[in-house]
Amino acid sequence: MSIAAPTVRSLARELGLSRTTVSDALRGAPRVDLRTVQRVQEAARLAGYHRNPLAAALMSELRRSRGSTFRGVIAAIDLDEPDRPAFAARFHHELVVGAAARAEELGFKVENFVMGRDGGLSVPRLDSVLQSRGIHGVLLLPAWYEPDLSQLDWKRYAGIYTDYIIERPALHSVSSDHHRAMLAGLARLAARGYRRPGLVLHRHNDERLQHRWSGAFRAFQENQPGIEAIAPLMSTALTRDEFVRWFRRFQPDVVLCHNTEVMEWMEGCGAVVPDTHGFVSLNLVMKTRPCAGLDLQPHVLGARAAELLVAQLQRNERGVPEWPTTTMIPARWVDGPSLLTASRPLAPVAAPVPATPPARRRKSVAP
Amino acid sequence: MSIAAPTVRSLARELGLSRTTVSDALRGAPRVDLRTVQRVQEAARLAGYHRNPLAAALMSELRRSRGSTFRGVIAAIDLDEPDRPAFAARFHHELVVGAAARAEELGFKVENFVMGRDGGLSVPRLDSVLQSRGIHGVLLLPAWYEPDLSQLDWKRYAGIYTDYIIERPALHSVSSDHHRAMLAGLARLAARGYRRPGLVLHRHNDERLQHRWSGAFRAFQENQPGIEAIAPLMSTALTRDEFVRWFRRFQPDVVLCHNTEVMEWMEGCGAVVPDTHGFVSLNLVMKTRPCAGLDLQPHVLGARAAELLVAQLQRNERGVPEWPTTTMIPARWVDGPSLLTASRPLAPVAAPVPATPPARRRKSVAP
DNA sequence: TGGACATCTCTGACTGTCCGGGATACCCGC
DNA sequence: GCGGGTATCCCGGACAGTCAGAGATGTCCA
Repeated sequence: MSIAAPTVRSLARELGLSRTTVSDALRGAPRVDLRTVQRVQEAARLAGYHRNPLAAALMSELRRSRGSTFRGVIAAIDLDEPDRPAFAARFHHELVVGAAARAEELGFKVENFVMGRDGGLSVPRLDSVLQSRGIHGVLLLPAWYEPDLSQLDWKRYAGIYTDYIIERPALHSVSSDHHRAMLAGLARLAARGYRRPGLVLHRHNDERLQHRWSGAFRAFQENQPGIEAIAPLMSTALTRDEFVRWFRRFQPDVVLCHNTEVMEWMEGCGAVVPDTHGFVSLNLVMKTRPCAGLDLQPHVLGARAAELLVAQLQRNERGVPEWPTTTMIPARWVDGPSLLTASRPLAPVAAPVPATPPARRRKSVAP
Repeated sequence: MSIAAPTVRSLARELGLSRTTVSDALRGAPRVDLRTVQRVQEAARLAGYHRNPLAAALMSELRRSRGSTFRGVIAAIDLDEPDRPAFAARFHHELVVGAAARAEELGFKVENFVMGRDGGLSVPRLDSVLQSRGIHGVLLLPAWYEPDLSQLDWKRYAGIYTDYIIERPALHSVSSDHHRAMLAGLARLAARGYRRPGLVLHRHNDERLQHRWSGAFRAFQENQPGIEAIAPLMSTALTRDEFVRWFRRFQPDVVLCHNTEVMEWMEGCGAVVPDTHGFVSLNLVMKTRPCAGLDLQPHVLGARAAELLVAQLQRNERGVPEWPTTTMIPARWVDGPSLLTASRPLAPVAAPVPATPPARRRKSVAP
């Protein structure tokens, strides 16, 4: 056994060849004579040579990207969807900012593209633009309806979808961990004394997430002792009337919902947030007034997506993966004025909402 | 903008310094004069310099362990847990095989280590073994109870846990997508005409997975029209009696469970699998006789874990991540003789199980 | 003035890859 | 037989960031 591990150079000296020939021979490059290839590989085997994967990866990247590209560009692709909710723009923006920052750390740049009918690119147009720009990394931003990008010539691209897996095509994806976020949020509420959590969702939103919100909610209700189960309000187009009926009927002591306007509806029923009833936002980028809730961390989502994409590009992997995976990003709990603090726990069961008409909405006191 | 990305060498030329001084200054080494450090870092910022993480990782390895060079080894670490179920060994084996295969493609090798009391390594011992072997990649195999590895000196290692996130420490993890697998499986059953799916779980198992099995099951029950909801049987130690009581009471037409022995219990009640009742295994590595079910694809899980770990090593990222993420692997549906095929759909509601003692179990007909 | 010491910077060596080019052999037409 | 073209095989140079040790310069005190 030699003291030092064998290298291409030590093998080359032994065999009377140059390091390049040895390197090429070990990878079976056709430029090297077949007998030489065999001789080198046999010698490498005998010497117990193992290529240093880090050096191999570094040099490959270094040589390949010489001159041709600056360093690497990633395309962030947004779909122009007319009836997408307005708040999505903020989520997308933060996501792209996170992706761009992480990409830059890794030596890549992010550029934005918009697909769609009005002024956006068509699929064939996008294909040719990406090709002519020499872009191979594609970051697909969340779409409100399931998009179809199967017509893109995917064998040329590495792609990541920033939502749950889509099937057309089935790429790797990055998403918030809604299940875990819901469980963790409910556990916090339980620890603060809330006993009747109520969930209000748009049906389409829950379906998009494969019922992860409602599934986790029900699992918590079933498994957490001391919690009184309330049927979630699954709405197709949430109205004040619908909410008020549900709120009066089930009397939750804390409401979890995307729409922060709901707090005003609760107050319209006589509730005082946070004194008598709590509220938790399921996605704080949608909030219209200060409240507690879940920060789904779009910047972390974008950063992780960029990371995965860069890793694929560095491995020179293109096309649709054999087994598409979803990477889940934890949500961050944010405290706010819509919940009582831990030091002032509620009574075990919150005061019931009066069935009588609403008291006037509380205004902030003038100075 | 400059054509080529700046390097330590180009910065050094610009500043009239040597590459080493620049390199040291960028990392704030105390050997360099403080004013020089500031000058270099300012120039780097202006030039838009970013260290190549791959090169940094390579050189750090090379210089630190001069001679016996780093050759890319990943440690697969198993915990010696006496009361872990026996089937786990098969799951672990397939997982490690998948990880080893993918690691080899990427130029890395996987070696096995066992931690625990009897003959296994203690945490400090593992630490010193890994350190002396120059191993920086750690693949933690699933544990039955939540392990505590926070005593390992994580700033030296990149680690991936092959299960849902653990908190001690909170590393990135790779896991089966139980939620999605359950929904997809139930959808298949519904398409084949099953209307009363029943779920049987060990409580500990569902808790380990943060109620993802039962959460998805309930979500499906609530949202799929035409499905009759049956309460899952959550058991602490499943017995035949307990199962039979539940089976007689709720009369499911198909049972989803980890334990394939349940099929015999069903047959003991007079059911004929698959003619009158179906069965689906929730983890086919546990099956004791042929049946339909979910292949949780441990080899894909291992492969993806290896991929993520290698990516971290190539980026020279060590230590506990700021935001731990979970990567979910899809399960594969496998048909088998415990379900009727799609071409022979069941009647909308399966025949009820007779409350009278069982008919004799059907044997295969002799030729 | 010489030596000990402290502070700061530089040189050398290290990994595997890929492109351009050099060396050699061979073929073909004139 | 010879010039020119082509095919085959191999080599040299350049590249990334790091670290130990060596070199250069300055300071202090006997």
